[in-house]
This record gives sequence, structure tokens and C-alpha cells, in this order.
Amino acid sequence: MTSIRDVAKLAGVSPATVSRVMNNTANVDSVKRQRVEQAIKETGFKPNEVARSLYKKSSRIIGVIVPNIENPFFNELAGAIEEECDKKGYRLTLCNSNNDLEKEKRNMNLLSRMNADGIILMTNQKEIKEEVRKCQIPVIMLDRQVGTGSEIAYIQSDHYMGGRMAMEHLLDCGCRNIVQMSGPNRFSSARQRFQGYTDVCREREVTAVTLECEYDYEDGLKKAEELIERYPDTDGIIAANDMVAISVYKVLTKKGYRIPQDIQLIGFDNINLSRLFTPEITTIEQPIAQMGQEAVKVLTDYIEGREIRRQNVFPVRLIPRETTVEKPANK
Amino acid sequence: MTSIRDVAKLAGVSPATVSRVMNNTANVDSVKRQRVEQAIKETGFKPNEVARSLYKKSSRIIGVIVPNIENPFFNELAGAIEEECDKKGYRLTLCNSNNDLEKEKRNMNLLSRMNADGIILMTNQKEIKEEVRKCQIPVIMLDRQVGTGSEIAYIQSDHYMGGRMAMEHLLDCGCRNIVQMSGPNRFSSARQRFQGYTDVCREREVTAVTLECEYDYEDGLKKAEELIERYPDTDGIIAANDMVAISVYKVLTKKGYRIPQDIQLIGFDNINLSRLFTPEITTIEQPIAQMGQEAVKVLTDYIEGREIRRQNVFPVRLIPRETTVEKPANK
DNA sequence: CTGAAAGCGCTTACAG
DNA sequence: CTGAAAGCGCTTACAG
Repeated sequence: MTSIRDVAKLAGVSPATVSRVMNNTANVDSVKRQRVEQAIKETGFKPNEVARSLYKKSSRIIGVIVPNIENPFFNELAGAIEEECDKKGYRLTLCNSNNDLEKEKRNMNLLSRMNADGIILMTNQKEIKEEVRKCQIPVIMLDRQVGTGSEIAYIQSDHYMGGRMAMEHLLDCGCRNIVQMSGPNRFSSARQRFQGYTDVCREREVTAVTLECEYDYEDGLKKAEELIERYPDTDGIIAANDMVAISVYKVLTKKGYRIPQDIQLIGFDNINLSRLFTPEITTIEQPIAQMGQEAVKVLTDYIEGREIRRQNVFPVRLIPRETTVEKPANK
Repeated sequence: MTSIRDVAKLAGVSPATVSRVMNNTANVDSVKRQRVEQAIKETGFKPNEVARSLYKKSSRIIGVIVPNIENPFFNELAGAIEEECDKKGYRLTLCNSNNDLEKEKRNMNLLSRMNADGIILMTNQKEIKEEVRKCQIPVIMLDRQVGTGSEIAYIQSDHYMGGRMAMEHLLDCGCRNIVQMSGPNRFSSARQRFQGYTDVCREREVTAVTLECEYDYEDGLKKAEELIERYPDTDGIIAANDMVAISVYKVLTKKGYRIPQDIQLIGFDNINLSRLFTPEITTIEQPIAQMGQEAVKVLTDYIEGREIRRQNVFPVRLIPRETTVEKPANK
């Protein structure tokens, strides 16, 4: 491994000068500059980032902690984050917390000990609040919020409106026996959507029927079975998210129900897959790409000492597709 | 940020002793040890990983470069890798190359400058060979191979057999007009599967019909349209992978074909989604979890100076499901 | 067992 | 414009 000293020796200058040439951090006599550039080329010298980062106390690394590395929603989010980081000259270290509080803490710890410049956290556990406070580097929350959000900045979509819109849409489609598969109550997103859903129930004077379900397809399969057994005359289902909608579709189809003729179905997220699935799934869109982008923007503003908005809520949107059918009469 | 000096001062010992206590790297008088432990607790001291890694020239970080961060196959692979890294006490930095050679090189560069201990590379471009040779840290290939594999160690599944099995299965299902959607020719996986497919064609004396298709659903949609237009009497399709199978299903269904009655369909990979899809997709399974695990095992053996096997090929397996129907007569 | 010293490979005041 | 020096925060020979 060739170091800055080797380059300096070869070029007949001091390491300081090599550094200045590399980083363009001061004027350097053009003859020496050329000698240095030549020496760099000859030796194939690549500056050691670790040494630089030790001195600078910054690594230009952003840590991203996702609850589940195999969940398409988080992958699409991570994709958007990665793209934006790249544009801004940051690197990304992706950590998987597996929905495990201990692992989340461990990851935050490691990240800050690695001189990461900031962390984008997608979590659920309110116990993390303490950890975030103790963390010496900027942390923001994405997709979920902890507490009121007045302390830790967050980016998320308008889950409350999403909950409302999903329910209103099914009502507009003529459904009378609607079951909401709520996300886990420990997630703010699920609580907010649930709130939206029940508010509509109250306004429209229909009884709220809910079944809690994890945001993944395994549990979706299980809860769909349970749902149809407990509520056999269901004619509309609000799935916890698109993956769960896919599970529901599978279970119902197996049991001989037709969608949307017998039971209408709406998801949440608008992951790419929801459009690719057959039939295409009606869903509530979260602006995933924008949210990821904004997360990086807010975090880098934070890192670089600029003012940031603490509460960033993005509007959601109904994407009517093939698993629901709007009644013209109801319009 | 409290440093090792602060702890040392508080405990009334030298920084060296603190280091020895933390790392359990030498015997320390038990009274001093206790004082140090106490001081660490009081100050909440967390050792700086960057400093440690500068001295040790190792960060216990493994870099993983995936061609597409949003592709479920790579995500499942990354999930398996992450789990195994975690067990072995390594951390993982996930990089997205976006199928871009320049970005791949840049990522390899950054990783080695960050003192990463090794790299798991999922790439395609043979031009990367040069870069791997120049890279000062261990690199292995996963899912794909470059060159003959005698130079760069690789882990992959038996694509050739997979190509054979897919074709043999469709023939056993009674298909007569089979089209193979081959993956991009620049990928070793695609070339090997194609070879398996054509070998079966030759043996069974049927004409090979192929259409090249990227490994993603966007192109799958496009190529499925093209396929059915060019070969309207197709009765069996070997999709490039499961995502493409999903695209094909969508396009054919839209056009009124029934699967498997009119056209049978087989995918590749056995990503989770293939089972969750309705109908469940017949596919060739790659042992994703095992491959990810083995990649970490081989890489860490390499890093830690143990002997490694350069060619690691995992067997594939036919998973018959609902998009194909085996003819009993043909058995 | 333990401390002072040197060193990992950079960067940046500081002097000149 | 440029070099010698100090320092980023650790770890580990080296001496004692």
C-alpha cells in the first residue's frame, strides 16, 4: 500500500504538499504540482479514507437502519436514499435491525463510532428515543415517528389521510362489510392510519372492524385466513400494506372468492410490485422516492449545520386499479 | 466526545491500560481494572472505531456491491449475507452499482480506502477483472463469475443445470412451442442457462427459440409483448427469472391467454415472491440463503488467511407449482 | 503488571 | 508557496 510519504518522496516534496495538491486546498507551484500528479499516477496512490476521517472527524458516511432488509418498501426507500447520497457525495452504510431493539442500538453505536456523519433511522420502538438522544451524531426518522416528533425530526407520509382515503374509497365502491387489517399498533404509521379509518367509520356511521397484522406477507397469510373465517360476509378489505394485500389475494382466491367481484381489496404504499401484480392492486401511494430524497436533504442540512424542519409530512394519493371498482352511482 | 485519555485520567492509569482492559488483551491488576471499568461506565466512553481501524488496518467491514438495490433476488442474498456477517462479528456496507461499471469501480475503490476487509461482488462486466486484480483487499464474486473463475473465487448456482431443468420440465409438461427468454448475454448466469437450454433442444431435437431479456420486470413487460407477437403459437415460456415471469404472466393474462392452460410458464431463482404470487410460479430454485452464507464463509476464510476453494457451485432444484402442469403420460 | 513512546496515514495551523 | 510539527484516537512493541 503506497502512502502519501511515498508519493512525496518520489515527487521530492513534503507530504503536506501532496495533500494540498490532492485536495486542492492551497495554491501549489505548478511545477511541483505536476511532479506530484505524476507521482500519484505512477504509484497508483489512493489516499486512505480512514486516516482522513480520523483527522476530520467525518467520514461522509450516512448510516441507514432499516427494520427489514428484504422488505420491498424499505428497499425502494433505500434505493432513493442511495441515489441522493451519491449525488451529494455521501456514502451509505445500510444496516439491518431486524426489528430488534438491541440490534438497532448496536447499529447506532457502531455507526457513530465509525464517524458516520448522520443516521436515517426507520424504527418503531419508542425506547429508541433515549438512544437517539445519547447519540452524538445527527439522527432523523424516516417513515415512522417516535413521540410527538418535536424532538427528533422525521419524514413520513400522511398516514392519517391514507387511512381515511382507503376507507372512503371502499365505501365509494359500494362495500358494506369492510375489515381493516391494521398494521402493528407499536408503529406510528399503523396508529395514524387506524385513526383515519375509524374517523371515517364514525362519520359514515359504520362499525369499525379491525384485525392487527404485521407489515409482512407471512403474517398477512395467517391473518387473511383468520379474517375470512371470523368475518365470512366481508366485502371489502383494507390490507395493512401492499405485501399483505398480495397475501390476502392469495388466500381469498384459494378459497374461491373473486376479487373484486366478491371482495374488494386495497393496499398501501404503492410499491412497484403492486402495479406489476395481476390483478393490479388498488392502493394508497406513499411518495417513496421523494421521501427518501427528502430524508437525505434534511439529514445533510442537519449535518452541515443548516436549519431544518422537524416535521415533514408528504401527501398520499389514491391509485385506483383492478382490485376495486368504483360505483358510478356513488360519485 | 470522551476519549481513551479522559477515561485513563479518571481512572488514574495510562491509556494503554484502558486499552488493555477494553480489549482484554493483557492481564491487568484487578483493582485498576475495576477503576477503569468504573470510569468507562461513568463517562459512557465508546472507543473510536476509526482510530482503531487506522492502526489495525482492518475495520471488520465487508463491502457488498449489488447491481441493483431494489431487486428482490439481491435483497434476499444481502439478507443472508448480513445475517452471516453479524454472526461472525463483521459489519456490512452495502453498495449499489446500478449495473454501472464506473460506479462499481468507484465503490471498490472507496471500500478499500475505507479499510474494508473484503468485498463480495455481484457483477457482470468482465472489465472488472482488472480492477479486482488491482484491489488490495480480498474480493470474491457471488452469483456471477468473471472469466474462468480460476483467478477470482466465486459462489454461484448451477445455472447450466437450471437451464436444462427448466426446458426438460416444460417438455415433460407437453409443451411443443417453447420460447426461452434468456438473460442478458453479458452475464455468465445467462450464458450458462442458455447453454443448458440449447443442449436439451439438441438432444430432444426441437428448435431453440430465444429472446434476450434483462433480469428485471420493466424489460420483462416489453419482451413479453414482443414474444407473443412474434411467436403467437407459443405454449411454454422459460422466463429469465421470477420477476420476468411475473411480467410475462401479466402481459399474457391481459391478452386473454390462460396460464397454465394455454401457455405454461417457469421462472428462475425461487425468490419469496414466486411462491406468494397467484398463481404460484413454477421455478428453478437457487439456494439463496446458503449461497449468501457460503459467500461470507469463503470471504472470511480468505481474509483470515485460510485456504479457500475457488469454484463453489450450488445445485439448483425444480419447484413445480401452479404455472405448469406435468403430464402423467410423459413420466 | 504497566507506562512512555512510537506509529497507523492523513490534514492543517504555524512559521518562514 | 512550502515544510516541519503536531495531532486525530487508538494499539502495541519495548522497557522496566
